[in-house]
Amino acid sequence: MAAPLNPATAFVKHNHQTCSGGVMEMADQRVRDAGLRLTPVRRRTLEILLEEHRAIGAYEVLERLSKSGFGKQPPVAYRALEFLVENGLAHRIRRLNAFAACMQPGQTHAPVFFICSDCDVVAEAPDQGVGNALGVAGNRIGFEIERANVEVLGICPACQAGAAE
Amino acid sequence: MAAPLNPATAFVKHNHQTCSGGVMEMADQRVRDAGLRLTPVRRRTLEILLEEHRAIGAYEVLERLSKSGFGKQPPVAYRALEFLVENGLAHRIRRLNAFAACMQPGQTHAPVFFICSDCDVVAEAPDQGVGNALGVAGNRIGFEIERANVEVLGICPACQAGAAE
DNA sequence: TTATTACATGTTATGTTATATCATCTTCTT
DNA sequence: AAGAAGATGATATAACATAACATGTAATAA
Repeated sequence: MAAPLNPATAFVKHNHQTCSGGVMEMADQRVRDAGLRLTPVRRRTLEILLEEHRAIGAYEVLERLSKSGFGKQPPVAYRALEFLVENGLAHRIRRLNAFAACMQPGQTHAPVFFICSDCDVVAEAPDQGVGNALGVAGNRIGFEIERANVEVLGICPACQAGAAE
Repeated sequence: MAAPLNPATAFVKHNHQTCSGGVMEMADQRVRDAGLRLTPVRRRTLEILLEEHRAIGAYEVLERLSKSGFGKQPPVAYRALEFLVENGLAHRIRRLNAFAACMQPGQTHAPVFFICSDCDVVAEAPDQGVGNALGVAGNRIGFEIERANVEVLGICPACQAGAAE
């Protein structure tokens, strides 16, 4: 069974082997259920994103992909990333022009991204409250929401502690 | 006195002359109060953003600036835009790689941007609820929020009405 | 099986967005 | 009037992203 996932695991010390392994399992299952194909490039791309709790730029992904024997041209990375994003296995972090693995694949969620400006770690916190508030705000002005992107910049717990030393 | 500003004015029929004029007045005052310099390029840049309730790309701004007799090189536009953003007179809409005038300069606010995917109009709605929800979510994980960026994609009231015809 | 179709991968080429750096000029301060 | 800080302009280049086409692979139907 997949490892249990707390909100904002990224900011908490954890066994990352287990963490990323669990996400990969969930991704596999999601892909199977949806009849999609997690081809070698796509799988490797997801692995790369899962290596750290950071958002990774397309060209950095590309570099690592080509080292793994895949193509060297930008579309190789962009296509794999697009596939992952469209199918809920990764997110695009616009502020950083970069991509991060989805840590709750398969769950419907309105993710909020917390980005530490100190250590660059990105945590995804599913949050009902924010989604609800957005719905209310949208209703008030008659706006029909398709999707929302919430990116929060600040200092993560670890860096707050570190800075205080 | 400046025109009164409703949330999401952008989606409502209004006298845009009065609307943009009012914002410019507020901007002038804000700049005066803060001891900043709204130089000709900067002022013209803000005017350009105020012409429509859309987000405008840096290179489109640049083109119009050069037609107005200012420099033709990217940094001309990027610097003016950066100034406006840093001083709360404009916002960067990351999903669109573009910039929009701030419609409530001077007010402290946690803006939510509603972007119509049909007509591209961008409305800025100050919203307490979303800000509060974000604060709560941040607290829960011990994240110290510096600033948040909330961009909502969907269909504006006018386009909903239009599509129904 | 093989023909057909859909999808995936790879390449070339190019488009779009953004910034570093240096020279010149203006404005403010002393 | 001199010096410091800030603004503008140009050159050059970096970083991010996509269009278009050729080739290959997998699934499906004849």
